[in-house]
Amino acid sequence: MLRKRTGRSRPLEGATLRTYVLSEAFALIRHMDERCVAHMDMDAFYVSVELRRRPELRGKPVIVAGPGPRSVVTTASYEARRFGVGSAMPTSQARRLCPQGVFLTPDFSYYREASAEVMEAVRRNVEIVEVVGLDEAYLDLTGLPAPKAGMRGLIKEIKQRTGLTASVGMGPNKLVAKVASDAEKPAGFVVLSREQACVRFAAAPCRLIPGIGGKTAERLAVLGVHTISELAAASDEALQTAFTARTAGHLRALARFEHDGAVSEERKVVSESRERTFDTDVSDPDQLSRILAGQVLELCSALERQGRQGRTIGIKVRLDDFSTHTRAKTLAIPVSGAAHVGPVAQQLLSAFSPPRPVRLLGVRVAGLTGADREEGQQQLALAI
DNA sequence: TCTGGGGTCCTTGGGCTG
DNA sequence: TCTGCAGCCCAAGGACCC
Repeated sequence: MLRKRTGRSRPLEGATLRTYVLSEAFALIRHMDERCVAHMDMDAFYVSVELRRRPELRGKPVIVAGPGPRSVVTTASYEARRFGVGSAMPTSQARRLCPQGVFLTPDFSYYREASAEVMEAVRRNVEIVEVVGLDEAYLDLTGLPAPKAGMRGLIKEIKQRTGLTASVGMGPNKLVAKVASDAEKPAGFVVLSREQACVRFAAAPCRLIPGIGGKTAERLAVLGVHTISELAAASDEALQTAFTARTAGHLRALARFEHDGAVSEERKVVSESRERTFDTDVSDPDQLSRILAGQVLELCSALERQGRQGRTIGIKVRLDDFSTHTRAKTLAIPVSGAAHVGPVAQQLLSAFSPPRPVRLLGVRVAGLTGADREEGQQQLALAI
């Protein structure tokens, strides 16, 4: 459907053939010249997957959230969103806002299976696909003859095969495609040039752009920059009072929807970690040490299964005042076994000696080398 | 009021080295 | 031998994303 065209079944002759060949060649050159990127974003993915096996919940406010007292909402159905429930919101707050909501505990292995079904359909149709997390992918459609029709067909096929809907954004780069896919959810289909994106989102807050979060938006607001058009028009002098020259240029380019990042099939994993937030804070050093030992075992067995090793061993400690502290040590040679990682992690923890009760403890191995990892590649940040 | 887990990338500052 | 400097690596924290 979205494969590059290779030939034609009905032969043409003479002048008709020449005209046809020329027009096709020019069209192809135009297509090859203009990048065409699609961003496909599954609608309320975890909830939608749950509704496949629990159709009786359709139309109800369904919230997928962790079970613990300190958990957060992973996904909320559009019905639940009307009550103000959203992703990353504490579950306790979601319960207050939507007491009649149906709360489900996340089942990630089931979501991974559903994601694999969707991505398999995508890969069958498109050569260059960059999967981001379980529910998103960028598709490079440059040079394809009818990308819009092809994408519509692909979304229809996914709906037929999996029962799941997706929103699509298309544009000349990943940034335009990403913002466009979010513009008309659910089941949106938005195609924009870079210039059209600038116009359409001119009055939108800077936070709409991926890469500009709350903190950056706050710093921009101090400069009097609130909207995307204001950021696009901001001077170097103004931006450089709050950001480095490099960041200032980067932010303005984002606001102008300029982005030349390639759709990349390969995402290198550079670190892996295990961390846990406790239901109640832990102060006992021996208990912390035992928990850390368990995390080390879990992490190291995963690394060894993947044939990966890392040089930098780190711990992460979040105290009861929500301050987060990291400590790390880089070794001369990469390691992966618990016999090597464990003592270093324990040493870092004992040297830090948490001054207050601990809310979260984690261990991390970074600077990974070794076999590329396929399994478990779940939530990777958007590399824009 | 309450704020997960698992990631990436950037910035800043210090130490080392030629 | 001392000093200044550039470049690199490392550590820590922060911002951001799904």
